[in-house]
Amino acid sequence: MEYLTEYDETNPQSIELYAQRMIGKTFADICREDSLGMPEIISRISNYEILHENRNRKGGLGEIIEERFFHYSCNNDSRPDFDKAGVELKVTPYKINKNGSIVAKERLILTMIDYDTVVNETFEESHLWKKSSLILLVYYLYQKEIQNRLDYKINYVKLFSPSKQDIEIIKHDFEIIVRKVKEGRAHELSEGDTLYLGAAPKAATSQNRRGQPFSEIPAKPRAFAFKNSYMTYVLNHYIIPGKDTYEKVIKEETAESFEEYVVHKIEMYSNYSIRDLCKKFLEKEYEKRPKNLEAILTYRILGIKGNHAEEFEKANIVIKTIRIGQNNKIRESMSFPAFRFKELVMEEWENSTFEAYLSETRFLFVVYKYDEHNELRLKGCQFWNMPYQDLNMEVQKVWKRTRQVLTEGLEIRQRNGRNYNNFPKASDNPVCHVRPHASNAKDTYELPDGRPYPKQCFWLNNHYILKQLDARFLK
DNA sequence: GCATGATCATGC
DNA sequence: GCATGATCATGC
Repeated sequence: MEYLTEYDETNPQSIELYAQRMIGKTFADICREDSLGMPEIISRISNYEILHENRNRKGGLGEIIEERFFHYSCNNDSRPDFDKAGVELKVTPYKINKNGSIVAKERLILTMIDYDTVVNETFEESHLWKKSSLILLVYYLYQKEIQNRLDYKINYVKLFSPSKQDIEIIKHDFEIIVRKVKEGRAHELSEGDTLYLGAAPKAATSQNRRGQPFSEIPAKPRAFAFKNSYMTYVLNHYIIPGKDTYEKVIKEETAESFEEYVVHKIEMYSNYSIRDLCKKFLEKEYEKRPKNLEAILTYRILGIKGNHAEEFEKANIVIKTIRIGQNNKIRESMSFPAFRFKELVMEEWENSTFEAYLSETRFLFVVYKYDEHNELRLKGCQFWNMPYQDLNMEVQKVWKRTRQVLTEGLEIRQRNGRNYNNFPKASDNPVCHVRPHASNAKDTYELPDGRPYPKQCFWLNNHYILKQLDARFLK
């Protein structure tokens, strides 16, 4: 149904200009203004309010903007929302953390992945790219304490296109996802496989599955999405005015992919000792070396002066240093942020903090090895994310066991001033375990039953990490 | 010798 | 003051 419009539907800038009238308004304001002078519509507001109390109706806020502000009915096909201008409308939340940082609340879902047809598409001709090359971003502030979604306020409205460098990476991401489907491994897709464009899980229930063309194994429905980390960067550095971007790793055009470039650059310094690297890349030699020295050196090798790189932030890449002993073993397991006992027991595995962390994070393992003089030497680096099976078989088991132990009441025995407990141990599972991660015995969180207990986190077993490393590091 | 528990050190 | 990365220490 067409109403009078005040924008040129063939012109992206005109659409943007018209849309920026939404800035500072709530969804309720927009509905109210739309109804002025049209009393017969007022009753529809309350209909909307009832409708949108149903939290399962995702996309409801976007529909309000389409129908009550732009006055077109939503299409449900693969064309962009403003077809004649090639503009896709995305109404999406952001939030402000307790420490004041501003983050995208969600990944930006672009379009469902049709496993059967995507294998015949090129990136440039793909449905995905039609829906993501030019986006009108409407950002509203999500606030937990606001009960009615219509009271959320729209604060930013801006046309967005990925930059030329971003498109290179997004295209490569697309090809990685398509390759996995072609290999009959759609069921093993994970957001951590890629950098900016992810294959995000999308199903009403976790049991939902669909077919894939090159395997009998049913796969989770997934959608192409710009990762949360990518949208957080876009929000902070392109949408909200006044903030500088971080330094880029790739400063000029290269034939290599981003990951190839990083690996090659770092491996130019293979066999350099930490001391050599400090001499080469840092002004001073460290007497007492900072704990994150290896991460700093990694940035310096990549030509980054600070401790942030644009691509790493966008792709949610976490640098982890791995030290291999002279005996070709890794002594220490890998730690992660401590969890709050009371929060963990309230979560389900499917939407748990740790599942999200492992499935959405891509790691850069920077590998060092102790030489015969016990001096650490750089061996190289490797990008990694946890394989789908390890995450959903092994880690899931440990996580569920941990929740069960907490729910049933942690068994604590004191011996020689040390705590012994029944959390899952490294010897219980090949992939991960639970262990303390605190400053000292007084650094505690409350257990669900109220007892204070030293902070704990999930650790990846050292043996498991070793198995994930490329064989070339163990020569 | 290794698994498990404990804590240090830095930087924001 | 706390999150995070790193490593130590003890006892099985």
